[in-house]
Amino acid sequence: MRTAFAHRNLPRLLLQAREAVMAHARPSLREHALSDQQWRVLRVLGEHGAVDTGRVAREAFILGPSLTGVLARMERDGLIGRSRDPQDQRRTVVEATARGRRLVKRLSTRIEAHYDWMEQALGKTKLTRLYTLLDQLIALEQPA
Amino acid sequence: MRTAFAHRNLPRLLLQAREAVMAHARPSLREHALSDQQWRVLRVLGEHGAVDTGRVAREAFILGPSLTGVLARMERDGLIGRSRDPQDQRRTVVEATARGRRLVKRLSTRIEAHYDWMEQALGKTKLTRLYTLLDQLIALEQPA
DNA sequence: CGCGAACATTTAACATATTAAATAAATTCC
DNA sequence: GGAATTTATTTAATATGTTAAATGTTCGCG
Repeated sequence: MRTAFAHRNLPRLLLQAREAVMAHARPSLREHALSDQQWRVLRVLGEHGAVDTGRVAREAFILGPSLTGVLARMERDGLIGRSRDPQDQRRTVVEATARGRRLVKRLSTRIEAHYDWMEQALGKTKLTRLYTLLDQLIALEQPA
Repeated sequence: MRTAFAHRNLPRLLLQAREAVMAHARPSLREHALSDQQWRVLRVLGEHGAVDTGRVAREAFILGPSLTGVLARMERDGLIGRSRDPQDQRRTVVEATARGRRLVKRLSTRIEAHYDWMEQALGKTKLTRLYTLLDQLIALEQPA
């Protein structure tokens, strides 16, 4: 049959680009036994300190049900602690342990170095332009 | 602690952009009970006809072990057929059934319309520029 | 010819994604 | 003040992602 597609496969292209970028960071993460998702969570905690899981889910781009398991394993591995928000008992508040904070600090240095390298290799202008285009693409769909 | 990150979170941005684009296509896929991955497989089969699973994996960007399950469910649902390559008994050859081909045809029309809409909304120039930047980003890491 | 390296795919074990439904606490409204 | 509604998170069921190991085939080379 051989149906022809006139356009590039944009979702695939975005997926591939993401993999290409992560390919650099992953060895550092795995060195410390962190999954992609665990790193995303730690990064959020590094930026904001103690955060309720709803916000973690939004900022780390992980759906609630997935996050439940991710946090359980991170608590098991001594990376985070969980507690109830006294103001609103529905909310669970997450915080990085000392070990978790050490990891964020150590890894963020490497990650930042990777960005510096990308700015060199691709050019700061192009990278900025890419951010802008992606923002616009996202804005197209979500008027929020 | 509040560690500061100097740069945008590129992997997250790419993930978010992908979700934004897929948000448009997904309702059409779900209408026909297709998962994202099943659609990617069908699209490959629509472009190339009968293909061995290795090529499907590369082009649909699905790892081998995941693909095994995806194909099993697609066969169960009458979307594809599988057979051994007589030339090389290690290979499994996949082909869309009549029903599968009908779905590709029907859905590809809608998907193409979505691209046309994006070209309108974002501008054909910007979209092309985005493709180019993503290609360059991908090329950075994979000299292959 | 036969054996071991290289290849294509699958199995196994665990982590994450996705959707719907359940649970539990806070809020609204009468 | 209490029932109904909303909100935050978890549970359940199934699909996919990820890594290592197993299986079955082909190929290269002595």
